[in-house]
Amino acid sequence: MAGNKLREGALRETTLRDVAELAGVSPRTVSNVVNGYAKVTDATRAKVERAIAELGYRPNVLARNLATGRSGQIVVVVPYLDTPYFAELLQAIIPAARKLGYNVLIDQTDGDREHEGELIGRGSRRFLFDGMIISPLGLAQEDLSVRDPDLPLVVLGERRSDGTFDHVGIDDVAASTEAVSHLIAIGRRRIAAIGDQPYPTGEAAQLRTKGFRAAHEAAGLPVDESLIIGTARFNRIDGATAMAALLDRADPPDAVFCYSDLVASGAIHTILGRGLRVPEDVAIIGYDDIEDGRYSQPTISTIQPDKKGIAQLAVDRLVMRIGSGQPVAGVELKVPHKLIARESTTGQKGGPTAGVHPLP
Amino acid sequence: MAGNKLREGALRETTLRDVAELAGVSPRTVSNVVNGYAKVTDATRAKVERAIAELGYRPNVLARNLATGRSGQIVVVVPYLDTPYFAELLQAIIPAARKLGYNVLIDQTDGDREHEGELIGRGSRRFLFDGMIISPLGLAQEDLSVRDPDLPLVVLGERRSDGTFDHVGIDDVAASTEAVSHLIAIGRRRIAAIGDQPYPTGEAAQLRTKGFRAAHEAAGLPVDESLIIGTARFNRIDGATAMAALLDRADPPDAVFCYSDLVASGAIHTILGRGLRVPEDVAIIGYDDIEDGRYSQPTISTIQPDKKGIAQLAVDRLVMRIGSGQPVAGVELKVPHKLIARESTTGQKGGPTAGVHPLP
DNA sequence: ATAGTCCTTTGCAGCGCTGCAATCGGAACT
DNA sequence: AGTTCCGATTGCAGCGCTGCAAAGGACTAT
Repeated sequence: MAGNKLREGALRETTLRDVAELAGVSPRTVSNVVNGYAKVTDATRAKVERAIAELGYRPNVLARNLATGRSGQIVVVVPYLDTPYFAELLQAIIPAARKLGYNVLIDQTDGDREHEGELIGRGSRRFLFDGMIISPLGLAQEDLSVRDPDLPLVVLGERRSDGTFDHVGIDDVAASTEAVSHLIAIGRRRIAAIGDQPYPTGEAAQLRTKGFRAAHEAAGLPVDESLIIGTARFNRIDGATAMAALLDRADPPDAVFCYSDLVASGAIHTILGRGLRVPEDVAIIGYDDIEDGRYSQPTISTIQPDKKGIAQLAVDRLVMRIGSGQPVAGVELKVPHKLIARESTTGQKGGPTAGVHPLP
Repeated sequence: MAGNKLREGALRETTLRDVAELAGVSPRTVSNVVNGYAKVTDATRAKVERAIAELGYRPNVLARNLATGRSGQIVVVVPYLDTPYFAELLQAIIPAARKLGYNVLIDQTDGDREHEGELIGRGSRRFLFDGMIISPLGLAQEDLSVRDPDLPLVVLGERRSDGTFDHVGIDDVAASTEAVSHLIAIGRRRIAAIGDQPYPTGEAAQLRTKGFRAAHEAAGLPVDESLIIGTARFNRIDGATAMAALLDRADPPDAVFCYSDLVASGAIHTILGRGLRVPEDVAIIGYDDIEDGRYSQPTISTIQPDKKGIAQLAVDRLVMRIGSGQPVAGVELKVPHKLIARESTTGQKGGPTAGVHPLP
């Protein structure tokens, strides 16, 4: 008389043993059938399957987990769920994982370093997932190295692999350079950047700033350091606030490279709110290609990372890591990106996104 | 020699038994300490805790799950993760669940009836969660009744409880009525509605249509049936397309009640794209109060459901259901909502959302 | 007819924990 | 000193499944 207490009166859940009894075989054989293991005669299989159907048997995943020491779950850790970029990424990750037989747990950390650190550390929740895909915000590069070494890990975004985990992302410097070069190509000369984060956890931002400088250099333009505006996050509100500060200057910029589409959206909000025009007065380019950007007014030029590619690659690598009992050398994986020019820089309706517009 | 195979050479994970041995107590006592159970002497507790720290013990959740028959997880099922409304809702549900000791699994179904049906059915994944919060889209009212009766269930959105699960939502008819009454109050008389779904799974939409009619009736206005436009989903693209059709008419509307903020966003996109003004030519009101609406140009008037309230209530009820071994009678729970008038109806900057604008 | 081979099926033990009920030991009481 | 009582601690058995290795059975080769 032990183990879990069943709801009073409720029927006991059917077990492997019950099926075995009805089918007249051993429990182990039922297990073999259920898992498609080994060689099982067609006749035996049929018998067992009939019994399974008759009893409405479903394997107890909890018991299987304990016996195998695997949970069949992976966890995806993002800073914010309601940030469209992460939502869109998750949207892609879930089916990719499901296809490989994994369930997806989701965690949001609010970019909190401690919370993120706990997750990659050796906490008790570790048993709940076989591997982790994390998009760190609060964790600096070095924090990533202090972690449960047995945790198969794939990192998204702008960290570098320290050789013990894989890193999947786009080439941020190249992408940022393209974005700013595009602004230069349309004739802008006083270009601002919104989103810099010149501190250890701001590596993502710093790579974009690097691209910002590279594009200037390539065009032989000087960088006005005072036009590089830092923000704590990549939100609309940050973009709106920073843009206001820029417009308050005696010499406002004629173009802005925003480190996310949300920042761009906030910036545009401020510009239009002051009666100025985008892109005539200030051209704007964002980053991430979230859906909003295709519908905002004006539509937002942006850098489009291959999100499905990121999701697929991240899941594939992670599952590979989980499968191989051994430690696997960490790799840097680059996924393609594209510059999408929309109204906020070209001023033209249509263009590359024409197909998106349902206008008759 | 059985059970799970450990990574070659890797140390075996510490178990309760190891701790017990080092502390010189029985495993059961260690368990008691870990779980804060029963009475344990301070001395014993201290001894055990020291041993736990020394060995770096962490309880094996998988084993606990099997022994207790509970997974400590709840699953939240939404149609689309990248729909801001659901993302924002999840953002609120996760911490609420975490606070009560539950992990959150997330599933998206693309509104697919079969997929949703599988989830509430008695599949094998059932063991992975103790309860479910679902926002059904593909499932009609009657489908909800065909389900694993042992699954504690809370339904969000616009279904009615059949008495075996709880339902949490706002009063959609009242909210819709308010929205349309607001349009009438600002002087509009030819009001369209975008988003109707006159078929079994479209209950959400139908309630809004009901409110649309109610507001007209209350104001003594006739309803022009041809101004009620159906859409398959509540997306930007649906809003944009429907709006285009409305504007193509000889007698276009002077206001539109959109069944979601995304629909509103799409509609506005179309209107502005044609050189018309919002709200001067067409006033727009949406539904859901997603963040985008506070930053779009113009900002979007909307119905604001108390999302945190929904999340909290849903989790509380679910956990209560899980806790009580008995079946609990299902309840209808209404959460407050608010009409938020923004520029897309008032034409005025600021207003109720002024605080959101960081303009100096 | 006997030994050898190969493939299917089985038994055992245990994954690490918890529910239950019994036990133990000291304090309080007679 | 003996008994009762009560709280702290323990032992047992088992949750339902799988890894491993051995047993069993049919068939072929000698």
